[in-house]
This record gives sequence, C-alpha cells and structure tokens, in this order.
Amino acid sequence: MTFRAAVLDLVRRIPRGRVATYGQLAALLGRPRSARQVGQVLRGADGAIPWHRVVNAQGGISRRSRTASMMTQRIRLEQEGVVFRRGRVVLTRFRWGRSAAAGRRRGFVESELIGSRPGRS
DNA sequence: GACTTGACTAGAC
DNA sequence: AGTCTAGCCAAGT
Repeated sequence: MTFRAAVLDLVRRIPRGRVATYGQLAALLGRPRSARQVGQVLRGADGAIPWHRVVNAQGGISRRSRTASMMTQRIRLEQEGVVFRRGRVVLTRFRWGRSAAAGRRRGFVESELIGSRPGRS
C-alpha cells in the first residue's frame, strides 16, 4: 500500500458534514510528520474523493493554484452543514472524530455562528 | 542518487 | 490575533 493510496483511502472515510486536517490524517496513517505530503496527494485527487473535507490545522482552506477555487471548497462544506466562523471551519464542532456535542458545550449555537459576531464591535 | 517543490505545522515573536 | 521561520518528507526532475 503506497502512501498515496492510503491517504485517498482515508479521505474517502470522512463522513459528510465533518472535516479532518492534513496533520490529523497524517497521524492516523502513522506518519505524524507528513502533513505536507497529504496535501501533495490531494493535489491529484479526482471527483471520487471528498477532498473538500480536508482543511489545515487552523480550520482554514489552504490555497493551491493562483486562480482560487478555494471558494468551491467552502461552498461544498457549507452545503454539508459545516459552519465557518471568521473564515475558518469551527473545528471544535466539525472535526472528524470529535463529537459535535463537545463544541456545543462551549456555548455556541448555530444562529450565533452564522449571523453577526456577538461581543465584537 | 542529488536536488527541488510544496492543498503543512508548531513554535517564536 | 497575525506573521515568520525552520523542520518536515513523498514525489517529481
């Protein structure tokens, strides 16, 4: 099993509405230091791979080509119900392997996250 | 083999 | 909270 095949295999397992980080996937593959390589593999992922469910450690969408298709990734995630906050995925709630309840405990509520920012003006 | 190239990251300011 | 830096390593030349 090549590294590339293992990565694609793992990404296929990320369920709808959840995201994983490059580093997280690398760690799950037993190579905690290979986050960059995970991204490299995703560079050549086709439509059969839910590549949009992979974001960086900050919950942000990493840029690839100069001509941004970054919007596509964000839109796809939002269509699956993933919520962004200040341009980043709310990892505490949508990270693959973490319970959604864990993030909710922090006091966030869907309506608060989508609208204007509370406590910030 | 010896470079080069990055869909990355943790740590330091 | 942003911005930089150094280390990372599979793949491609």
